[in-house]
Amino acid sequence: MSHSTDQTPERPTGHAVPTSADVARLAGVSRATVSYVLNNTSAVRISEPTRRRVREAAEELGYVPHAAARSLRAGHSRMVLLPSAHIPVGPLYSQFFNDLQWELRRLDYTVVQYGSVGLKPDEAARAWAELRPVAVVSLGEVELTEQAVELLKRSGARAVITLGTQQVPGTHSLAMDQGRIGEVATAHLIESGRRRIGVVVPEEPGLGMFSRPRLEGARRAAESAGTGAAAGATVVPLPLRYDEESADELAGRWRELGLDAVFAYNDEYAMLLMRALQDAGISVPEETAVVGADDLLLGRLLRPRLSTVHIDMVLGRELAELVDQAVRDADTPPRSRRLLDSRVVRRESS
Amino acid sequence: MSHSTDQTPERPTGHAVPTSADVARLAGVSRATVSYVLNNTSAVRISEPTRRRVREAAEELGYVPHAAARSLRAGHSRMVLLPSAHIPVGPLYSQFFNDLQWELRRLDYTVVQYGSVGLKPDEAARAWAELRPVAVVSLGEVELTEQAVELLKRSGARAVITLGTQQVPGTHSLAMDQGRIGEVATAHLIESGRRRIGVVVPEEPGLGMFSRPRLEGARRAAESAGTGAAAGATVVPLPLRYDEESADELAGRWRELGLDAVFAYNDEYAMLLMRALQDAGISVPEETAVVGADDLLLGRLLRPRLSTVHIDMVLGRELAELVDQAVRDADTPPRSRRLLDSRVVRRESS
DNA sequence: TTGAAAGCGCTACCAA
DNA sequence: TTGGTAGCGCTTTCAA
Repeated sequence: MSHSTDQTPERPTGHAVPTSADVARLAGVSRATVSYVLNNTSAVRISEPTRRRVREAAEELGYVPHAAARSLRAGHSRMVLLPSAHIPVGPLYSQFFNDLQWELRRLDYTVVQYGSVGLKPDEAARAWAELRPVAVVSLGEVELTEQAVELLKRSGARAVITLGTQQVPGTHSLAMDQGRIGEVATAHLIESGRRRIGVVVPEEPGLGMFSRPRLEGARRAAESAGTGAAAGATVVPLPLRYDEESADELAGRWRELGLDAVFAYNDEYAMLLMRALQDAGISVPEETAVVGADDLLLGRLLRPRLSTVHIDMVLGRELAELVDQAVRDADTPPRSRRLLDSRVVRRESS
Repeated sequence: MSHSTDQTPERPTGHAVPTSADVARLAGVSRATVSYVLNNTSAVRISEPTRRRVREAAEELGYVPHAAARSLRAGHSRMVLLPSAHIPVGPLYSQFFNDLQWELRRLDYTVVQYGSVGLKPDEAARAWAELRPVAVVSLGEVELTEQAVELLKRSGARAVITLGTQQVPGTHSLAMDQGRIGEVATAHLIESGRRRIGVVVPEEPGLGMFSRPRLEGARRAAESAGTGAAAGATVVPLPLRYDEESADELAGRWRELGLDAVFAYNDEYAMLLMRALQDAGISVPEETAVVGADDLLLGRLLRPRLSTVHIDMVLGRELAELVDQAVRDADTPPRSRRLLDSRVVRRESS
């Protein structure tokens, strides 16, 4: 059954997946030669006719090398694993993600996203480790514990890179510095003379890794303002779900809160809240200033036009090179780099 | 170097990745026994003390099985590959994607997204084939040619499933029926008495797989209306970039176009265009009705509130089961199923 | 210039 | 109940 029956030596439509041995047989050479030819091994010279025969045989059989077998033999792979959890994120992030994958592929890595939603950190790490990736790059969607990192390294990962704020030992931790976003937004509001500043904290699960640092950043801005001429700024966290009901409820008790400004986490929450405020008779920006983040096109369509924080994402290329470097020299000291910069785009809502 | 030096027989922090042989050695059993225990092989009975020793040894070493070795030995993997190209898509899609991954994992598949942006169809197929996935599920981000499918099948993929409109031979093609979206939107506009209907076609690359069928659907609706009492509806494609300039330009020549309604591809394009129309002095819905799609929350915040097409995405679960079935029985006839249904949500802009 | 063969980590068959 | 071992597909050293 598993031996060829000699009835039909070549069954192009047969169900067996062609191996390099099949190619060798068809080309009338050894498996070694096939390997040399197909990998352009420079250490060895193969005659041109042989090369052609091998290539034609491979082509004819539709031969595709078996990545698992190859990396098993090699003792390592060039797979970079990106845990993904599909949190709702903007086009910015999406673009960055794309770039990163593209650049990593240029550097000859196989990039694979591993959907890890709903997995506990060590379950996830174990699942990743089974694939023996040479590097894991977590953009922060998934929590990475110290044990998880340890496990990955023990399974041969030469670099574990985090972009979240979490500073995990053994990780190359690149600060994406979400906090900076809250900081510039709040500083801007304070400069404009606002003092009681609400900060929207989405209640949606999975957004905590973004919202927490943004809130912290806002607090930092308020504190540092306290030492200057513009003293006494306070920050009030405002839990909010992404639906009209929640926004209306919040707007309904707005006057009790006594806020004169709000940083709304991002443009979408900002748009939602701004509408609710306006419907509740609170004028923007006179009574309350509103600032979002992400600089979405849609924010410009509102009246008043939404002020926002524009985020300059790092080039995927930079990160890709950093990954490559970390892989090549696993013991390089974790160089922390700032991966995004933020600036306020003041429009009409603040 | 590669042999153990007998100096430190057990280096827990050593750089070598522990194998099942290491576990066996530490537990004082054979590799076979390790395999039996760790896989709960039911065909074989192992004494409880042995089991415990093995498990403890594995735990102590931080042993994680090597997926490549396993699937090489098994002759097949349970990897489902989802080509991803990160086109900007809504929360709906995102949710669906998440569900699908979750459900597939419940069925014991390893789900992996392979970022294939910028790859030509056969390059992509080759790259996927190297991983020897048992199934490939393309949600339509990447074009799948007949040769690509052929190659995948020859490399052992037991199911290739497409959700796009492309009907590729050898594929289990599930109609996501984007056309239906354009159809219901246009039918709604015609019923409301509109006759000259613009259909926005985004100029952004990569959206063609969505926009083309939507336009076709709109045309179908117009044609079928032509036979009834409400005859003479026409459809006019409107290329549009997702930026204010392009929208203003289009709005500027709106009156020349003589349109009394527009289906704007989705809610984001609809919001962009509606704002431009209003700024150009064209009243919505009186002079021109506007309908989007996706039923985004933000559309409800506009004035007038945006009419839209609500899309009921199929459960990821259904698709996951279909994948599983296709894998179990690769020769099952390609059952085409409707994977989404659409209905108009009429608000104020139409 | 080409071939034979070892061995990567794992599982499953067969023997003890 | 446990161990020995073949072999999955591939690359690479060593010989011829």
